[in-house]
Amino acid sequence: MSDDDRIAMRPFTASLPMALLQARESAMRLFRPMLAEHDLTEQQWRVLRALTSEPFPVDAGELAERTFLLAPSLSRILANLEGRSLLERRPHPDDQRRSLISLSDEGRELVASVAPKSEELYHRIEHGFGRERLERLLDELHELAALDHQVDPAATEEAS
Amino acid sequence: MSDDDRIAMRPFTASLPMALLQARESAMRLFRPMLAEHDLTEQQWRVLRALTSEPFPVDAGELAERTFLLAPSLSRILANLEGRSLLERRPHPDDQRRSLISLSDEGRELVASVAPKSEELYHRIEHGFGRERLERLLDELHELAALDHQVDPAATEEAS
DNA sequence: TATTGTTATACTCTATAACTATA
DNA sequence: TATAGTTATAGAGTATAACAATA
Repeated sequence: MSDDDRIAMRPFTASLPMALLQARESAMRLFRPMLAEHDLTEQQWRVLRALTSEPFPVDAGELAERTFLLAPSLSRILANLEGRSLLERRPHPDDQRRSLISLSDEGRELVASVAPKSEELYHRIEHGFGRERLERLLDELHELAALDHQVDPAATEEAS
Repeated sequence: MSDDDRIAMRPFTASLPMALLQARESAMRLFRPMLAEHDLTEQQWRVLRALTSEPFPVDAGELAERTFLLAPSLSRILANLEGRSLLERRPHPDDQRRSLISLSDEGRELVASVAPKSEELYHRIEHGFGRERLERLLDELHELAALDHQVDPAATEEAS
């Protein structure tokens, strides 16, 4: 292969999406066994977890945004979790198309039972990486994610 | 709900896995249309991308590690990409169970044709976030991922 | 016997579109 | 007419186990 065949592109290891995936993968490897013990997928856990955050109860649209799940995926997950009595839905007072979703007592108990172990794993990461350093990293990640809105995705369609 | 019902857990927004997912999601939203134009899934692109990195050619096991794909997933992806003539397999000289995988000319052309747009999107992120700041973030992510090996996953099994 | 890679199987998520009920 | 949410459908990845070929 001649030098001209080399592709003008940053190394695979310097790719931001890969670095994010890799970091997430290594973090999730820690958390996954914990979720498996309770027969929860990552996405199901994300939904339960999101329901512990203010404000609640929330409608499905809000929940989809918080969890980065598409509406159809979320619909099925909600049906599953409701079938396991982990969450409740009640009609929205102002709009009969929506319902307001919240954890059931059982769901809250489940999350509460997982919380200590989750925190323990978290402390382990903090211990290895540094607490303040981790906080700074989280801040940077949030700012990076927020950037998204400034960059116009439509502009990428024809940019070639 | 009484105060006692509150769950002792960091806020959803302060969760490291969520922050990583969110950041990745916002980055991928930029890159996805580009991949869709070439009928590539994220995972297929990851494989092609990994094959541009030294050293190559590689066997399937090495490729699975680089791309964070499980062997069965990778098998199907390799079959797909080989069917589209984007990569080639030749027998491993020392071990007939393995094969050595590399991009075909066509595959290299495809990656090369995508590269400029990919770099452009990358520059857009650098512009919005800061080049050196992004480099620091990448370093931190790599160190976080490397931590994984220090933390004993087996210890999580019984930690309750 | 152990290892590499593929195939089998069941489940879940993704993604788009069609549909229902309500606004 | 537009919106919120569900259902339909096709495609793909995840995960575990079983398997074939080779070491």
